[in-house]
Amino acid sequence: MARPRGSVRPRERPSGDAPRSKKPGKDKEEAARRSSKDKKSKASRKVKTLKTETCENEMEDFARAPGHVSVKAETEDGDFVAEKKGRKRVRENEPACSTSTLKKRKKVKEGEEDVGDDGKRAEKMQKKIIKKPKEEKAEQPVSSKRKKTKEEIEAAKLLKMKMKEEEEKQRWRWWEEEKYEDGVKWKFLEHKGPYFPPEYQPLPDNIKFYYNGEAVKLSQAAEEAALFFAQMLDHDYTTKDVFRNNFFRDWRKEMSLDERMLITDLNNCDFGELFRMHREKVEARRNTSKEDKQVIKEANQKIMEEYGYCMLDHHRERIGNFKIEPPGLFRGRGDHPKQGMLKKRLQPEDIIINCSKESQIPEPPAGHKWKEVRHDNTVTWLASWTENVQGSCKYVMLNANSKLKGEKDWEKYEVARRLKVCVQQIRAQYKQDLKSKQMSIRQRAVALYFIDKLALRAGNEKEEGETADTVGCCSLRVEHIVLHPELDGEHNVVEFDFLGKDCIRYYNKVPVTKKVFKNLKLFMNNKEGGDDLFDCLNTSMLNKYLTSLMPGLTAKVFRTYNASITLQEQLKDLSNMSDNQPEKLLSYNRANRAVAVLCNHQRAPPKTFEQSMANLQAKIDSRKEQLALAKSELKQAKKEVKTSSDGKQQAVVEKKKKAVQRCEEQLLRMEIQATDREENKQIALGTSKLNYLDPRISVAWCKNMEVPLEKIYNKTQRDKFAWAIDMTDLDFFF
DNA sequence: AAGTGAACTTAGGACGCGACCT
DNA sequence: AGGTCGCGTCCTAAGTTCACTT
Repeated sequence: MARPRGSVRPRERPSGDAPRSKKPGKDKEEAARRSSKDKKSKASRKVKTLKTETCENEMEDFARAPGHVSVKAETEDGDFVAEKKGRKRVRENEPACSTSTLKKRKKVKEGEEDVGDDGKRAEKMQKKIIKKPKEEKAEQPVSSKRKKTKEEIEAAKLLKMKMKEEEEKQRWRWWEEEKYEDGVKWKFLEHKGPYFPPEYQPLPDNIKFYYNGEAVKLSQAAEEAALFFAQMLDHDYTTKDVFRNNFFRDWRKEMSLDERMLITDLNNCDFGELFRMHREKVEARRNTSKEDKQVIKEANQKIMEEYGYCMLDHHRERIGNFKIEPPGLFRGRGDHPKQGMLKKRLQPEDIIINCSKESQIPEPPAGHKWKEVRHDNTVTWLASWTENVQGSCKYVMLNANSKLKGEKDWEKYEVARRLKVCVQQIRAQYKQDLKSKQMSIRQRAVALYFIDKLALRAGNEKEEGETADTVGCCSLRVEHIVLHPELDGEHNVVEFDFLGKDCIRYYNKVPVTKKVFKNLKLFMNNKEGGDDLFDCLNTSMLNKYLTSLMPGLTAKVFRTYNASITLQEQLKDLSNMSDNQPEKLLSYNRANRAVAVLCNHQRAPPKTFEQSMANLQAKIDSRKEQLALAKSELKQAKKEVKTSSDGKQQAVVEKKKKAVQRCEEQLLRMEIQATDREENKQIALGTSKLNYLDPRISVAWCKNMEVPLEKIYNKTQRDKFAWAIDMTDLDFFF
């Protein structure tokens, strides 16, 4: 086990630190630094020889795998439970916040010793509730403002309903139609082509760029690039060497010969006036009057009307990204080797148009031509171009609420449901394969175990130096895991620490089976930190194998499957029909959160998080005082009823009772909100909701729980999932 | 069977706006 | 009336997968 441990991973985090937070940047950078350390050994890793070694003699016999393992059994020994571990993980890693806020928050959670125990909490909450409000709106205090516009509100409501109905009538119910033959995506496609950003406006004469203290009038191309840089001056990208060097190199390419001769050092450049002009423009935009804003809005609307839609098989469909990406400086994520490079302005000559032959072919802007017009109905894009920084293709495609996207989405979940019926067999198989004599099969088994249990991404190989150094399952390197035979009372713990997609850190400590642990030891034998953990495996081999087990099965299907099944199970466990609506929604969010944790969907904690938490706490405190007051008033009123036999007094008691009740409900709702927000600090729910959770699970849950769907899905999401909303009954089961 | 490119999904951050509060 | 805050939308980068080529 020769691992240059100390040299490769100089970690050991103070316990209060936030290992999973990505914002502090330090973690990210540290991890990036760490992983870029053995660049040399990484060079060797690119040349991957996929020989099939035998490992017969290297490994002692493993205990027999259980022949057939049910999901339930797995759950019992904690193997496939995402929720508990995941949540705990996040909590453990919560950054230290000031003790006072901590104390305050403790108060919110009064009476809940174990925050992780949802069942108990739900029970307690339930006890606290006096009565469930029937109609949320009805119990709102009637303010004078409300009274005034009551009729108007009614009218607006009615109008809304009508619009909704109208929209519903217009909706293309494509899911009720027959599918096209294989490969054909449309029969007719017509659109206006993409919308180009406005031309560059040269600087006014009073705004100057200075080199070595002297004003220099730049050529238009060089000036535009200079402005891109100046606009980012308040960002710390512009202080990074990689960014500056990339920018300067590309900028010089835009310069005239004379300019290139003169401007040889970025440090001698003074963008001050350009920067100030930019700041003023931003300021002016912020101060635009309401009327002007309205004008701009209407202009945008018009552009949207004209370019934002297409006709696809007789139906008007929204386009997702009809605007051509404006030029600027490339901002990759994380430690991107290409950050700062110039993203060029696209011309119609760069754009390929795709549409029906017999359609009205879009006109290129005056004086221009398209690169090409083609009529390929086996693809879904309307326009495409090659982007100059990475050299990859980009596309104009339809909005998520379109038939083309919806159908694909639906299909994705159907594939995941098919996995459900054979997942147990697949699991049993990869458990067997952990003992295979062939190294490649063993590695495949361990990789699959990770992908299934931890919802890791496949992990394609990436070209070094082209992108930030991030990995997925198959591209994990030895330096990304640490094996602990024993850790915190658990055996065979694997500690993961690597940067995944978008340079989001994945940090997790997971107990694994003995066989997996031993295999990992074997894989790491005689390797250095920068070497591939799975040197006999890649994603295409893995996916090839998976497809042979079930048509359509690839690594990412496991993510979809495990996400959706987790949601379904969590919803079943957490929610009760007897809960009131806020509680039900909290349960839903928690189920959603379990999935987000499983899939490692993180977000930067909102900048104003601490403040807004404190504000909410203050509101809760004042509400508590109000409640106490209301209670004592009620008591007083009750007393008076007894002494005086006045009928009026009874009414007063009733009134006070109602006040107390209302106070309690409001307090409860706020407390739930606080809990929800706190738990959500670093977790992004949107990604899983939009991409991994079969919407039919949520629709069925809403129907069963009698929760309005609007509480779960906003308008955009309801549009995207229209197919699911329409077809799902109460008894849907993923 | 490795390499490459096309096509499509998944991802987090920036930003603006409107709801809500003071 | 003015300020705050959270949500929704936009933006585009960064993945996965598959087909094709050599």
